[in-house]
Amino acid sequence: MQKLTLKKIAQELDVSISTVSKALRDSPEISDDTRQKVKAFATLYNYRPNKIALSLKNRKTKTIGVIIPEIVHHFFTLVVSGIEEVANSRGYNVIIGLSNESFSKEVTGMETLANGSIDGFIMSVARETQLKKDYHHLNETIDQGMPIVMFDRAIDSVACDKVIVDDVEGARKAVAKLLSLQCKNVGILTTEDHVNVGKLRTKGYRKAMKEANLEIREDHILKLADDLNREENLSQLKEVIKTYLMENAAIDGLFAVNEIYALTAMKAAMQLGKDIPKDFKVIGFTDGVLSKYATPSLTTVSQHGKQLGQKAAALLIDRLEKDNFDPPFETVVIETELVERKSTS
Amino acid sequence: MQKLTLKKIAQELDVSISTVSKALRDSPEISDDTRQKVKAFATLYNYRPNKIALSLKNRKTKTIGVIIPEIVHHFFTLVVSGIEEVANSRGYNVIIGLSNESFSKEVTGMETLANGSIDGFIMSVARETQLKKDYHHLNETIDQGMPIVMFDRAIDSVACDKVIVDDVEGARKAVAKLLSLQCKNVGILTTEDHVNVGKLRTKGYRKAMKEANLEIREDHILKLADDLNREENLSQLKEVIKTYLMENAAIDGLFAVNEIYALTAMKAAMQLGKDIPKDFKVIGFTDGVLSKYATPSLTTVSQHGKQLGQKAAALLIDRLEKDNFDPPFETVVIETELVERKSTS
DNA sequence: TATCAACACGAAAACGTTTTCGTGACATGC
DNA sequence: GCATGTCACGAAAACGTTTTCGTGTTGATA
Repeated sequence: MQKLTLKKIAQELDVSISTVSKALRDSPEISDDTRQKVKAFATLYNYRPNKIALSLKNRKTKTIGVIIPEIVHHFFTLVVSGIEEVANSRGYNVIIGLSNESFSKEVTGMETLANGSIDGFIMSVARETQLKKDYHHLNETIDQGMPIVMFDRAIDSVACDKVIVDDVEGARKAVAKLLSLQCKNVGILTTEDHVNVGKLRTKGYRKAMKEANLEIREDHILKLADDLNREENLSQLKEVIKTYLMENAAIDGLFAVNEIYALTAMKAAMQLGKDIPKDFKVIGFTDGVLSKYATPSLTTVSQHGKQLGQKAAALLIDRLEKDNFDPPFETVVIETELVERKSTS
Repeated sequence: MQKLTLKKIAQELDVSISTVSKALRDSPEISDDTRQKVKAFATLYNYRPNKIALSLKNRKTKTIGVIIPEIVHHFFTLVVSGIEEVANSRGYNVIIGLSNESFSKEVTGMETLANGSIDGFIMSVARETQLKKDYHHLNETIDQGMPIVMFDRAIDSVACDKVIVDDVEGARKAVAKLLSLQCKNVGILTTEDHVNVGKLRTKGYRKAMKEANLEIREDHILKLADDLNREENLSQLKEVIKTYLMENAAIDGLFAVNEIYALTAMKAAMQLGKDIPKDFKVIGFTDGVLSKYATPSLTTVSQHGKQLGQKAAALLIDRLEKDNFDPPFETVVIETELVERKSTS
């Protein structure tokens, strides 16, 4: 049983293709008689218009392309689920491309989608792209009239809508919380400076300290090397953190820029005999699944990934459905939220 | 700068559309002169054929649809990453539909994709679909000539390729492991019977016990209600498990059919003063991210989600690229692997 | 010089829609 | 009886490709 088309219906009913099309779309040009005849036939055999043909005709696909660095990652899946939700409710499909943090995969991935398959992009750039600072592929697709919405890892110099997390403020709130809980010495576990979010969250740490009129001790700021993030180096990561905690024994509050750092720090601290949260409090960033199930459960700064995705999709679709793509670009900031758990109370 | 088409190139170079098309595809009909002229122009202005037009012409889209129950789920993201990897390497794109475990979303989601947008499906059915046992939408799409590959939650009565995890054997191996570690009383935390994987893994438990000539004590089998899985009921889940552990104090080995049950059981056991792994050993199922970072880290049965996705994509694309969709259907079983961590040693 | 390949290209159909513009039949108005 | 209008429908173009089938020009051959 092959797909039913307008042409086949027309042949079957001995009318023209145009008549069938119009009848199905309730055109007043068609008599009630024929209209009903056509509609009955169509429903009986379950006619569905071919989407590809429609896309070609209308020059829009009702599909949005999502490019993310990886999918095995809780934050990105939350964003995707938010995107999918509003996209679906507004009649759009979602097509996914993974860059695997690689610049060239990002470029080719976008190229294969930009040739008619989709109407616009929602994306978070690969780490390698951030390092190279090469954004020609973004600017080119925008020049071709295809709108982009960037999220999380947004690039200032690219002219498009953006949805970002307020990393600085989220970090500031976390550190302020630790201070309000009477922590006397608050440290931070962060990344090397070239990782944008690490830099921003460190900025938030400094801000909170400054607001509390506390001296910022550079030896309380531990910048962890990239390669320690890899799974096989987990035990090494723990040792580095443990050393840090021993050398800075006064630290009684710790802010970590991601879940892994926070959990590893908790393990290290417990091995050093510290009692969490009594004499050592920890807050992480990213409301991942680990925080909830850690022992003790971890207080974190939630980024509201799902709302972020919803907002990004809404921005893109709004722009797609304007007859004019030009209105000024927006940058929406998603508020973070401190989710308190056992590691601080 | 709008998209370049064959027609525009033709106008610009004052030749016909066919000539341009042939030149670009290195047809011998075209003289070297014109061919080079056309190609130079095309590369200069970065011509890319419109994919939608090609799809319409060729009646294939080089896109595969993936329908999964949810995306904020480690196992499914692993599968998707595997699918994406081989799909991409073979020139296919991936479009994602989420059913959110809902039957009707699954049906409409498949319908919107089946009308020309994709060449075939890879899917895992929604829980509600399993309950209703209504598979008409699957059979209909297969009847229309669109191939489906089912994974993980596969349905016997649907005639298509399948890639499944050997739940029974995985569970059997896990329980056998506990027994070999000298556990005298091994219990199981499982789901209600209507959850297929729960049923299968329980079967594996029974099998292992039988093979060891041990009596199966029904009170050692705890079937946890569905609604305890929800996040807000986490503490309730822990209490239920704690009660079970108190009533069955002899249990020194526990197999849990998922990560959450396993982690929660570990927490409960520790609160009851048990030492893991010395006097209480735990093994979970699903190689999620939680297991690695739990304290103590959790031994689990890995399902190799990524390989599963790769295999599913390979099966689908192989079938799509045969000129004949009919060859007999395959059911591939992905071997599980016991990943040993601290909760058993 | 008439015939015939070979060559290099163009016209047109096809994929499945939607939409504009005709057009023939019939009824109405004077 | 003639102009005009309405009704109900069909032809054709368009979206951007690929491909089949002409066809006009050239050069060689008999």
